[in-house]
Amino acid sequence: MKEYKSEEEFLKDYDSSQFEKLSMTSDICLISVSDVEKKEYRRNNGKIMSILLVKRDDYPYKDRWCLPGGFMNPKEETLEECATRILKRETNLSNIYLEQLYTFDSLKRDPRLRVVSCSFVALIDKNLLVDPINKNASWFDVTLFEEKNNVVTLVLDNGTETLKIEIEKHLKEKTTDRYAFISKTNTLAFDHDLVILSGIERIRNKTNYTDVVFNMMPELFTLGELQQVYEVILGKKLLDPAFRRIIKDKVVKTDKMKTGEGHRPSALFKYKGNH
Amino acid sequence: MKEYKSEEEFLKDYDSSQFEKLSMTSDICLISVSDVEKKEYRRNNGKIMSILLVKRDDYPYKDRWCLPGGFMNPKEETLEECATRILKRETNLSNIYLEQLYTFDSLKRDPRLRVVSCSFVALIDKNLLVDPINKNASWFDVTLFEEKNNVVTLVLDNGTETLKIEIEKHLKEKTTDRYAFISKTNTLAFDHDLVILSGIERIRNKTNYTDVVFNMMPELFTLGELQQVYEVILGKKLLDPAFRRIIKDKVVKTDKMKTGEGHRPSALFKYKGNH
DNA sequence: TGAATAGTGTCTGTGAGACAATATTAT
DNA sequence: ATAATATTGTCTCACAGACACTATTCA
Repeated sequence: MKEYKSEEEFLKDYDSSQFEKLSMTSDICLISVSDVEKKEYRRNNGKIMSILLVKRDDYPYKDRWCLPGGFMNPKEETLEECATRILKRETNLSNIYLEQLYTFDSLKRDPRLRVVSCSFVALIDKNLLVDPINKNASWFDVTLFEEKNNVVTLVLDNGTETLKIEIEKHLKEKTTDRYAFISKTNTLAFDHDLVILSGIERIRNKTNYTDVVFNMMPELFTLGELQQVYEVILGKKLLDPAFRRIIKDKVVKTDKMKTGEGHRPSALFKYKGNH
Repeated sequence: MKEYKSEEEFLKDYDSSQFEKLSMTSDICLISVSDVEKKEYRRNNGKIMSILLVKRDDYPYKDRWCLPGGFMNPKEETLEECATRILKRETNLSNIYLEQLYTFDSLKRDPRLRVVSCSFVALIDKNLLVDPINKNASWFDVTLFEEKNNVVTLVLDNGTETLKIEIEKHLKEKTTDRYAFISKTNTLAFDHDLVILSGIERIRNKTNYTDVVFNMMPELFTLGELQQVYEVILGKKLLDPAFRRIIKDKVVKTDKMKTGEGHRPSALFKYKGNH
């Protein structure tokens, strides 16, 4: 083997084709919260979690729903930049909360060839989406059922179509809370059902010890609305006084009120990111 | 553009070279805990965190220390399998606790070409390492100082050599606890200093709500030893009664004792992974 | 006996959970 | 008045933090 005197000399001579190569994609689980349609005026039906899916118009998995994503260009962009580019394409928005989630890389996840997917979770306030989004894209409301024998069921509904996903969770080791996910259904393209479940669980966990939830809130909101978003993400009801104790220091009351809802108006608050 | 009738037909015709490709590595932050040498018999000097580093014998970064790692073979193995293979090579052990950490992919992290690194954290009980490990590898004791102006200092010492690493932490967004790490020193090869800090922080966080720590414990241990390991990972002293309350349900007392330490013997416990 | 660690008892303050009460608007 | 949500008060119980005390071995 040839001996090199310096790093520059080595780099000049380096044969970049000596290793097997592969392609990578960035795939994004974009989460938001939608209002449940009101059946009667004055009654608030709460909120529901939503995620953005895109219908594939090409093989593989033609005509299947999947997460927005795309191939990363190794010469020019990082995985996060790639994800940002895709989010811009799908939502026409920049400055979206974006966090790396997990790298999925099973050998046959893409039937064409080895493709490693770096997944991200993104959060958005849906009210910012004024323009119609990409015509292949659609928001699906998400309902999550935790069941007995280690099976989680996700029901996705975009008003026209209902998708059901079942995922088995196996504890990987007895010392942690890590699970191996196995998709029982084969509803979405690739392994994107696993990405969605990981994404939801990540945000759910972070909701307990960070302020991520505010990335799904508009500038001004009532504490009732904020509480509903927490409840949707955490998947459980919260008691009013306890909730207000917790977020007391995270928000600032403004002098504006939300009125005309058929009952007592509520004060509008904004997020206090500084202290 | 050609139209395909079926997925099989498409796959047959698929040109896998149409996308730019890249290489990936798995890099592992292997963490353990070592006994601090006793200055005097009867006195227990506690424990210290240790990580395994390997001296590079080739360009780039020739003669620099780095984490054990290596190129993943896209045809045959997943990133986790690659990490397992490397751990086996370096420690001669299988069945090591291994968890995916983060995918590092800045454009110039490897001066040769675009290499994306999927990093892992691994935990081990150092007592299991009977055979001499790989001659290029060495355990470094880790001391971590959290300083004022967002700078973390890591001091690594293997008895012969002392490495100092300074990393700036910038809060990425006001709603979370996520930080951008920027290395101030350039002590280790690649961006492995960032991987080490991420790894330590991951294990530190998980220690608060899981049992990961037991992956660094031998079969039998005293509660004093266990407490010292918790203290080393968490970077703070714990009060005895509080600690015992917390781990009470995680361990089982055996009828064996640890004696001959120059003071009162203590009961040996083992991890209770079932209940 | 004294040094060292092992192991336990108990008080106190904080904070989450639970329930109850009051307030304010629109029908 | 009544329906609906907004907002606040307060009690209790669990539990972490803190400190003190007892126990046991070996130099």
